[in-house]
Amino acid sequence: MTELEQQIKTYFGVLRPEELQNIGALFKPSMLKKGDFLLQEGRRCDKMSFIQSGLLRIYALADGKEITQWISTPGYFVTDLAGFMLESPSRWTVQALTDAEVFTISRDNYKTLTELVPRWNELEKLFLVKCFTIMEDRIFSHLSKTAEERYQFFFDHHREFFNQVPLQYIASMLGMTAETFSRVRKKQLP
Amino acid sequence: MTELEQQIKTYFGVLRPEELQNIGALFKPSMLKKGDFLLQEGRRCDKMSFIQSGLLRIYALADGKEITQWISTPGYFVTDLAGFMLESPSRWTVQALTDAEVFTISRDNYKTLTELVPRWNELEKLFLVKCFTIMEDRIFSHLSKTAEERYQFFFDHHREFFNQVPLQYIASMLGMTAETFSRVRKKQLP
DNA sequence: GTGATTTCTTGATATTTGTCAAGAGCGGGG
DNA sequence: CCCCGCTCTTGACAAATATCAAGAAATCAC
Repeated sequence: MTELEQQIKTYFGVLRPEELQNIGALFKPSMLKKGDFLLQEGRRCDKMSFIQSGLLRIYALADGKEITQWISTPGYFVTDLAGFMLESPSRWTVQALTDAEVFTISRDNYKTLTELVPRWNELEKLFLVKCFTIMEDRIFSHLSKTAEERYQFFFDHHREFFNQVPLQYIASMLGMTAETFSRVRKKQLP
Repeated sequence: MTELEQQIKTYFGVLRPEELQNIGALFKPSMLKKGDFLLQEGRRCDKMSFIQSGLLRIYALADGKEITQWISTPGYFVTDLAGFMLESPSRWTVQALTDAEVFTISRDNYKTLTELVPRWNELEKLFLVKCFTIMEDRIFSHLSKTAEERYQFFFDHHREFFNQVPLQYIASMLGMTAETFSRVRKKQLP
């Protein structure tokens, strides 16, 4: 079992060995150098990538500023879901924050998953529902929490980010400036 | 073709008449009085409802305050997606803001849709991707826009809400207080 | 190592938004 | 028709957050 297969297994739960192998074969490995772009806002988005190692930042421009929407870490998929699934232009730019190793599946190959893995539709559905739910929670946190509370919550649940990612990007994805982030952080440290 | 069938057709695009009829038969009509609850936070969520008429508010408590997550209008579905799809407790309370008429499908009936409508999986997927995308946009608006800009955007795209819905709920779902909403609104009116 | 970049922190200040309190408007029930 | 409850607005003020500018700290290339 390759590493990718292991990861996919972790991700989608129980899969038979031959299913895993079939899925794994549809992904192509590639290396990204720090700063490389995996996706660019406005361009086509024909692929989805599984992150084996490295960190990728998802962002878009608003009023000339880069707004970080999320930072993707190993073990997760990254794409513009709407672009990939609906063949619309990508709304996000995805750039490597570090050197990274990804496994990429094309839209065409993705479409064959249903044939290879009978319960793919079910797995995909659970995946989408999970994605949606995470977004619901994030919105709710913006409706009900202060910057400080959002910081605290994120810190409690994603402490691993803090050593690896430039803090300014975390600030942006939590909806505050780097300065506010720094002050909130200082208050919370001791 | 019943009204529900018409609506479902609008919603999911081209469907054959017999498919439509099959789908329609799975939904049960019911009437809600203003103030009635369709769903309650923490309880089971075994159903999804299509809104024929009326307005429903989706909210949850945070620090004792009701945070309005969304207001659902005729032509759309309402449920706690995670609760319905994953059989987890509902995270939202759904209450009728006006008398309302809904068509409700149970989880069990929902599961039979795949048999009745061959391309249901495809339609469901598009539905979920759309939901996800809307959420992405909403988050981005919180990361990149001021309260005033969020108001303006919402006003431009959902003017119909403003005559029908208590403004305090719109304020909450845009992530501001009723007072701020009122001031922003005044500034924008002339 | 050392200098050059980039990132992070800090301070001063401005702006935005929230809170509290009061009053105005409005609609429904008797 | 009038009162009551609910919603919306307004004002005064407080708190949170942003902005701008500068310096400190960390990181990177050589």
